[in-house]
Amino acid sequence: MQVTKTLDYAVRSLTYMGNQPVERYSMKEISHEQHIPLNYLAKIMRRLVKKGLVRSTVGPGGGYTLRKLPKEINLRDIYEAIEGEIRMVDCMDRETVCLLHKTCPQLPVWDRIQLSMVKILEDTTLEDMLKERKTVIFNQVN
Amino acid sequence: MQVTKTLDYAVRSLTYMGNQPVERYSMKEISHEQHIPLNYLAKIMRRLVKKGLVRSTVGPGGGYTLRKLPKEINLRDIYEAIEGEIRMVDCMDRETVCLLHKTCPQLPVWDRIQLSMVKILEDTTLEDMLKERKTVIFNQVN
DNA sequence: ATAATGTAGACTTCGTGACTCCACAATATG
DNA sequence: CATATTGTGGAGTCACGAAGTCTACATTAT
Repeated sequence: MQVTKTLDYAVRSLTYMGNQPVERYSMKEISHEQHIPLNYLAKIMRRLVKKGLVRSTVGPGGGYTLRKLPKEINLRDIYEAIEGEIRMVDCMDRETVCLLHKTCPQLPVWDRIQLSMVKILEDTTLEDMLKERKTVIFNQVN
Repeated sequence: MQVTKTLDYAVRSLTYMGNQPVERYSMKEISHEQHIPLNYLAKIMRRLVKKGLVRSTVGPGGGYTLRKLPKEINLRDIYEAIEGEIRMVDCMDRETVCLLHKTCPQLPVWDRIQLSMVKILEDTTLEDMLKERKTVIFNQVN
């Protein structure tokens, strides 16, 4: 029930790329600016490329660009590119139990939570995040 | 971002106990009826006892009972008894990055999701789950 | 005294998140 | 064309935590 570092890295990279209208961002630059291990970032970017969120160019002067406008990329896209389909419970894994207890009192709740989560993710675009960007004060460091 | 088996076990055990107004449910019974490994259930129950959700009695005829009415126990209580404080992002682990980027465009989103999740969990009591209990059809098994 | 229960906690296993490494492919530029 | 610069693909490593096991022990009803 936690946001993984990988997802965080992906979001950070994409918001970084959406920040200014530059043609290309090299892995090196993103890695350095966002403090993401270069080799790990490579893996993440590959997934974003494969899922069609960014375009890549190899060779000198190469790098990555967003394939769509920041307002056309929402967090759900990013989430699913990195983590796969959003699913809070995996009833398939518990088939035996689920079949025995045809009435599962929990499912509706997890479903409701999942739906509300998906909605928020879908409603939040890169652009929103860039605009919303406000100073966060860390007074609850502990 | 998934419900753990442990949490599922806890919820199932508690709904089972809230089902009928019986004085005591032995671990053996719960384990058997809900198909939860006995030894593992033991660990889970200890946490629920420690957190004050159930009361235990040792010796023959012993077992567990809910400490409160089903309508007084909500899912947030259960969640936190098992998983600890609800927190989608651990900014403390990423202190360095957070300090460098005082403006974190993602935080507000995760926060919104977390808040809505907490609200739903809080609003859902054991009683709700027992009432809501409806037959679930598994047509999306895959 | 004994059997039936829960308690405490060490130990094991396995999967996965978070990396690292290296060989390789594409391509801009001199 | 040679070379340097960039991304690609995939194997390998490490640590941690979820899930589960085991064993010794404490409590208490009969």
